[in-house]
Amino acid sequence: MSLVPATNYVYTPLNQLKGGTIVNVYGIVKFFKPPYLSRGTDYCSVVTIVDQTNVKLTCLLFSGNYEALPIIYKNGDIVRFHRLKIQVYKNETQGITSSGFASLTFEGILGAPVIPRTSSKYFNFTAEDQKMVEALRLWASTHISPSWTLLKLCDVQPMQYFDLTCQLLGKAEVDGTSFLLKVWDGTRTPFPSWRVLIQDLVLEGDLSYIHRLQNLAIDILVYDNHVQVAKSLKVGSFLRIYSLHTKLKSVNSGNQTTLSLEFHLHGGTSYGRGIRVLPESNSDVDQLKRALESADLTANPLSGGICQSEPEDSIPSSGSVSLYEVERCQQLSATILTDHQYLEKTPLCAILKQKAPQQYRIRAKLRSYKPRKLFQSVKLRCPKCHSLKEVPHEGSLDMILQDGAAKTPDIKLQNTSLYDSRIWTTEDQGGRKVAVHFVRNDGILPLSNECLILIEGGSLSEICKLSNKFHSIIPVRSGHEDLELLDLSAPFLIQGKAYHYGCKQCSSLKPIQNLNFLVDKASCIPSSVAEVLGIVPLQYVFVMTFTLDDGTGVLEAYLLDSDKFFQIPASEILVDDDLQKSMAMIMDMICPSRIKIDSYPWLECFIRSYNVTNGIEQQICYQIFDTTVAEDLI
DNA sequence: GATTAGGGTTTG
Repeated sequence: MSLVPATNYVYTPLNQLKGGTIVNVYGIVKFFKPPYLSRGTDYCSVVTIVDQTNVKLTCLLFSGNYEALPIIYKNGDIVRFHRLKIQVYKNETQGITSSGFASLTFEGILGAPVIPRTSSKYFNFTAEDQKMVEALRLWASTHISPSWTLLKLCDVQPMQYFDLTCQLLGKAEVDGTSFLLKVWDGTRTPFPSWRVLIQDLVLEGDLSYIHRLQNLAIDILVYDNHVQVAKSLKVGSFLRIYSLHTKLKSVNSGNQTTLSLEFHLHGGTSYGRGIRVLPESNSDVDQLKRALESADLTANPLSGGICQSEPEDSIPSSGSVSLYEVERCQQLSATILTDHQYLEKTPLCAILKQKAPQQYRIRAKLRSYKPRKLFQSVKLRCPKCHSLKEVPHEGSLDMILQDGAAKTPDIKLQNTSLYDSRIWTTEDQGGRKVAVHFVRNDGILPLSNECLILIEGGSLSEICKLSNKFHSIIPVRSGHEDLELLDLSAPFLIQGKAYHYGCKQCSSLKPIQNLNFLVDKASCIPSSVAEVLGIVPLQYVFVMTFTLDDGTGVLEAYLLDSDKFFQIPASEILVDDDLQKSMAMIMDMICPSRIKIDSYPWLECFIRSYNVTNGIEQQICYQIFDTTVAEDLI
């Protein structure tokens, strides 16, 4: 292979690069922009590589000759660069072509033959090179996850960016900034492709063949800088189109909604957008040819992407389900169902047309959610009357406790068979009196960490201090004949950092002496205290609104959850920094604000619809049930 | 001989 005198090339590991030097490097392609015409005089290709040192290097490669740039087909390919200049830009080391730059590219697949791709007539290739490639392949196989951007048309989903290997069937000018490519890969999209309107006779290609392929052919619009490239493509050639964008469009006509899938190659080169012609020798082209040959042209085309309107007696409409069935969901979901796995998925567009109440399994992305401040999502809910109440914050809680305990403790109510009492008089607060009643258990005072105390006249900060020491605290005041509970605006029980509240509407308070009925007055549990005191305890819940989007429609669903969805107890999150961090991390995972929605994870959810009326208008609302965040996210 | 671009999605 080598026709030049053997030169002993030295390859610098990527963690040992120094600015101002010219080096030879090997690396695995992590990212690349296929060569495109720059605004200057040259073609440009940006390539990021990584090697066994796990250090990345982004390289800016220029050449007046398209073929001279590395022939990279996919991430994971292995490249060898000779005479790469290392420089520092914005504090980052980068590589750039220098005079005499040359490259070889290899497949990155373990076990594949090591065949260099290059346009150079003469190049050096030795047994050492073979070893370098094999070592990089081995390292990549355990250190780099395979990229999943190469998809077949049958596997694409609405709202997605992917790379497509296909054959060009036809092309046509649309207008100055966009150009139409008709392509196929032998498989059928889950929704029929849109049809871009073009003037008659402008299409280059075999129109009758394209018609015969029906929905096996898709329409792609390419924009701006890609128009020139598209114009130059030859019908029949094999292409890889990088970062192709799908969008689902629904078109209403009468009472039927037709869904079709749009394909766009947007302008610019961000994220490696572009087109590359694949040679016949490419192994993916081999596979593609086989798929095209065996494509079933006689198969019944899908009946059309149709959501039937208002099927009142069935969930969901059979038309839409069969379509969605075709969509092969290969991506793992960030949430999973805890039940109802037998249900078929329903697209949101179908749900939005149906009457309530019904229940559905859906697959959607979390476009946005409210409230944005997660602590605001924590509420108190009555399990009996279902009313929701804000959690009193520190300031108002202090006021509630002070108001409730404005009365001086009544000496007649101290030291009973139930409790021993002690009184403290504050020195600098006008002689405010605080009474603490230590509740006996079987006539004996328990150890403080097991002891239930009743407190009269304590401030929030005093109660906080006592709650560190004593097991349970019940704020009380002196009544006519007995100690009594404060108004239920105040917590009826405090245990450590946990504040337990009761429902004002549903509770009917019973005398404090009923604490005698507690089986175990030491280490008492909230539900028992509530029961003997006639309190319906409020439950801490997360209340959030999720805006869900599956590409067919957008739907707002409520999440009302105590601990199942996030697997974080709502009752503890306000007093636990770590839990708050966990929840913020989960929300950031399922709705990452930094990136576009297409890259968000899918959520599998179970939702129920129900009717809400304000007396005049009826509205359908949706609530999420029986859904939980997948364990690998927690 | 310098420039190009310097990864991080359109809004059609």
